[in-house]
Amino acid sequence: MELSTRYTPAEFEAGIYTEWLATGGFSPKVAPPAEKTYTIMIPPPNVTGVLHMGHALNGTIQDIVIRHRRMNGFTALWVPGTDHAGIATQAVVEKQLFEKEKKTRNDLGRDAFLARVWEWKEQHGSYILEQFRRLGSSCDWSRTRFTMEPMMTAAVRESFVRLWEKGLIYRGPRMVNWDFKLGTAVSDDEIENESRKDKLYELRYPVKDSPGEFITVATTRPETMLGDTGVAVNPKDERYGHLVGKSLLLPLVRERRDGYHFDDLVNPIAVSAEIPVIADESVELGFGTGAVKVTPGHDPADYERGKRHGLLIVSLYEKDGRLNANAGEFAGIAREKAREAICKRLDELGLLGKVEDYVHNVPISDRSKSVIEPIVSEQWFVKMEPLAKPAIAAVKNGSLKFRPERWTKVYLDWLENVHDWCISRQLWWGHQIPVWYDEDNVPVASRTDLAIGSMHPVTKKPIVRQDPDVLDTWASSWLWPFATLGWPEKTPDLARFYPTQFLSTAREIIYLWVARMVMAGYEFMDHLPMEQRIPFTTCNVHATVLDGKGRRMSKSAGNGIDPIEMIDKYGADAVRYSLILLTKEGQDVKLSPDRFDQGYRFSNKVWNAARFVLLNMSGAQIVDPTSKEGRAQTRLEDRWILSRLARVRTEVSAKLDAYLFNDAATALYQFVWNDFCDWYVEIVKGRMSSKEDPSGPVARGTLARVLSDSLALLHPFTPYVTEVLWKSLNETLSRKLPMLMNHVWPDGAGLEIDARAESEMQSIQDLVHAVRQVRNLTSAGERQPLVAKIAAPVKAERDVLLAHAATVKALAALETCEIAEKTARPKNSAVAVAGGIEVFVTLAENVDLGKLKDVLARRADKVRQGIAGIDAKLGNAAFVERADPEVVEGEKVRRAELVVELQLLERNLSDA
RNA sequence: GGGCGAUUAGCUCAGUUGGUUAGAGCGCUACGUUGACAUCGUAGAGGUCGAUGGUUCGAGUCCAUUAUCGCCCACCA
Repeated sequence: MELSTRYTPAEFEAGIYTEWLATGGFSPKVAPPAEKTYTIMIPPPNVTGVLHMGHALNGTIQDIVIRHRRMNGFTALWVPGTDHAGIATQAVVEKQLFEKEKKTRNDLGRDAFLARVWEWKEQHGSYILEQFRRLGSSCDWSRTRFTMEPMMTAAVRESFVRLWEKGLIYRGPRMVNWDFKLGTAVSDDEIENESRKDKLYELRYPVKDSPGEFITVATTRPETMLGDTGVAVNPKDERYGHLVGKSLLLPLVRERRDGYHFDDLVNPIAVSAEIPVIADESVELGFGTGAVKVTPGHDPADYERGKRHGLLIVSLYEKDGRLNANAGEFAGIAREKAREAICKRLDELGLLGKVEDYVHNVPISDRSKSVIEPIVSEQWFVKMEPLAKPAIAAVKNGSLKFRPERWTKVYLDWLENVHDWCISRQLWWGHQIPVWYDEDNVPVASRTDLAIGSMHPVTKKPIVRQDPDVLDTWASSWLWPFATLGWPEKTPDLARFYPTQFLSTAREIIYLWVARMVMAGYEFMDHLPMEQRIPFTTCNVHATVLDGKGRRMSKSAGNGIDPIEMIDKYGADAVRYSLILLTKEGQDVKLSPDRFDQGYRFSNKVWNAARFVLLNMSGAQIVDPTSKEGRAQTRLEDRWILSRLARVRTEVSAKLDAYLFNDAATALYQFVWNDFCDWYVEIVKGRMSSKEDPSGPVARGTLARVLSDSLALLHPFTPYVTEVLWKSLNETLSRKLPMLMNHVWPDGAGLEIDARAESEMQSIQDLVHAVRQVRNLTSAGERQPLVAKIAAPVKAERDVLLAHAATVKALAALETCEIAEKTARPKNSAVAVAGGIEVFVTLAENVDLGKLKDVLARRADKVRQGIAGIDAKLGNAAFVERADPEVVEGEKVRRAELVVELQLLERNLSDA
C-alpha cells in the first residue's frame, strides 16, 4: 500500500475501526481453561451525555490498559454502557416537552411520559458511545449495557429484596434535601455548597410575661421563623441563663399551627406560637447574638436540636414551594417572595433588627442548580454502616488499591462517617421501588410484580398499589460490575469476568459510585469467597481536565474543548497521545486546543519514519539482525538501536503494568523521535543509498525490527496509525501476521542491552554534536565543505572513531575526516572539543572567530564550574569520609575527564 | 474549621528511593529545504526550583513554619 507523504488520520481511522470490528471486534475469545481474564467496566456515562475531555482522557486510559492486556494474552473484556441518570434525563425530556408542546409530565401521565423518555433514549442515548468509538475504544459492543434494561431491573430488585430481608432498608419521615424545582428528594451527595452573598437578619422575639424584653436571633432565612418551635442558647451563656425554660411569643404566627412530635410523624398535633427557650451545647458562645432560632422542620441542625429537646416539627412548604397554611397570612406565597414580605411585617412591628451583608454557604442541587430546602419527608433509606465495614476493610487489607494512593483517605473518610442513604426519588424515570402495599398500607418488597388484588405474602390481604417512587440512580449503578455480567443469574460471564481488575474514574464520584460499588460487591457477591467479592482491585482516579486558565471546563462557562472537534482536526491518536503526555497520573492538567499539536506531530513522525522504512524495503534483501548470520553483519548503530529498543520495551512494559501511562508514553516518544529518527535513520541512510551496499540487508532488517516493535509498543496509545502502518509493513515484508490489535506484545526476543555499543555511540554523538556547533558558526548562505582533523589520543576512542569515520562524516556533514592520535592545528581552523577529543575544522574561513571564542569560552566556564564543584566536595573531609565510596570515586573520575577537556579548551582558546 | 493538591525556563509540565553542569514540549533567536517528515532538521538563548529555618558531607527532592492559588469535606444560626 502506498502511503501518502502526509499523515492524514481522517483517511483511515473509520476504515480501521471497521476492520477491527470485522475481525471479531473486541469480544473476548474463549480461551483455554487456564485463561487469564482482564476486565474493565466503563463508568457508564449518562445517556444525556456528550463526550467531554474528562471522558476522552478516561476512555484513553481504559483503552490503553485493555489493549495492552489483550496483547499480553489476557482474555480482555471492556464492557461499555450508559446510565439512565434518573434526574438528569427526566429533566431533559421534561424541558423538551414543555418547549415543544407546552406540556408538563403530569399533563401526559406517567406511562405516556415514560414512553417519551424511552423514545428520547432510543434516539439520543447511544450518541456518547459512538463518540467513544471515534476515540478508538476497544469495547465489546456486543455486551453494551444500560442501567434501565430488564437485566438491570432484575438485579436491582434482587438487591433491594435482599437488603429488605436483612432489615437494611427502612422507610420513614426524615429530614431530607428537597429540590423544589425537580420535585424530589436528593441525597447529601447530590448537593454542593455554593458560597453566596446574602443578608443576615436579626429578629426579635418578645419574652412572654416580661413586657419589653426580647431575645434577638439571627438568621439567613427569616421566612423559616414561621416554623420555629424553640430558641436555643448555650447553657453557659450568662446573658440568657434566666430565660431558659421560659417562653417566647413567636411573632406573625397564629395561635396554632399544625405540627408533629418526633415520636409520631404521622398524626398532626397543634403547635403553639409560644415557644420555649432551651439550653443546648451546640450553640456557640461567641457567635452572633448567642441565641439560635430552632426550626426542626427546615434545618438539619435544628432537627437534631429539636429531637434532643422534644420540640415539635412544623413544616411550612407545599410541594410546589409555596408556603402552606401554617404560614397564616403568608400562606400561598412562593418561598422566594415570602422572605421579603415577612421582613416587611416584622419591621412594621419593630421586631426586625439589624440586616447585614453576609457570606455563607447555600446548598444547591447538583442537577437543577436550585436552592435545596431541608424538609421532613417520608422516604426510603438504606442502612449504610453494615455495608461500609467490608468496604473499609478492603483498602485496609490491601485488596483495593487507589491510584494515586491519596484517594484512599478520601474514600475512607466518607465510609467511616457514612450516613444512611436516601434511595427514594419522587420521579418517574428510574427503577420503580419494588414495594407493594396492602389495604392497610403494609409494605412488602418483591422480586416479581405483585398484581393489584393479589395477596400480600405476609398479611394475606389484597395488594392495592405499588410504591410510586423510583430509586436513586446509584441504586442501579452500584451493581454495575456484576449486574452487567448477568447477576443474579449465575452466568458464564459472571464466573469468568468477575471480579474485574481495573476501574478508572473521576474523583467526583469516589463516594457516589466507587465506594458504593465496593459495598455492593461484598454484599451481593456472597457466593464467592471473601477475597473475590471485591468488584475491582485497582481504582484509578484520573486527572481533572481544566481549561487553559485553570478553570474547570463546563458547558455553562463555555470554556470546554470538544474532543470530537479535536479528533476531526488532529485525529483520534493525536488526541489520545497528547492527553497521556500531558497528564502525569492524577495531576490536574490545563488544556488548550493547541496542545493536541504535540500528539499530531508525533503521529506524523511515526508515519514518516514508517514511510522511510517501507520505501527502503521493497525488492531488497533483508537480514534479521538477531539471527546468527545477521549478528555477524551488524554495525555499531544497529547494535545500539537494538539495545535502545530492548530498554524501551522493558520500560514500557513495566510502566504499563504499573499503570504509569505518562512515563510509558514519554519513553516511547523519546525512543522513536530522538533515538530512532534523529540518529539511527539518519546514520543508516548511507547504507540504503545503494542496493548493492553489503551493509544494507542487516540495516533493513534492523529498520524493520525496530519499526515493527515500535508500532506494537505504541499500539495501545495510538491504535489507528499503528494499525494502518502495521498493515503496510506486513504487506511489504509479506508477513502473515494478525492485525496489530490481536498481535502479541513484543517479547524482546533476540534483543539485549549492549552497554558497549551504547557508550561508543555516545562518543560519536558527542563528537558530531561538537562539530555541528562549529558548523553553525559559519555565516549564512556560504556553507563550504568542511574538512576535519580529529585528534584522539586515547586508543580505544580513536579506534571507535576510525571504525565509524563515515558515520561522523555524514552526520557532521564533513567533506573529509582524518583521525589520528594527535594532529597539529591547521591555520585558520576552527576547533571543537568533545571530551578528550579535539576536532580541527578547516576550510571554514568564514567562521566567525569571535563567536567561536565565545563558544569555547562559555564551554570552558562550565567545565571550570564543574571542576570547582567537585573540588569543593573532594576538599571536604566529611564528604570523603561519609559519602558512599562509589560516589566519591565517581567524582574523581569525573574530575579527571573534565580536567582533560579544560586543558584542550584553554589551549585552543589561547591559540585562536 | 478540617483534609488534599499545586508552586521548577516566557507558557504547559517532568524530575522515581537525597549524589555529575536541574530536563521535555511549545514559544523565542540564528541557520538550513541532501530523495521519511518544513506537521522537518541543526545549533543557541533562557531557571538563585514560592519564602524562611532545619536535618545532612551533600536538598528541587526529607522535616518544620509560612505565602499564594485550586479542590474536597464539615449542622456556626
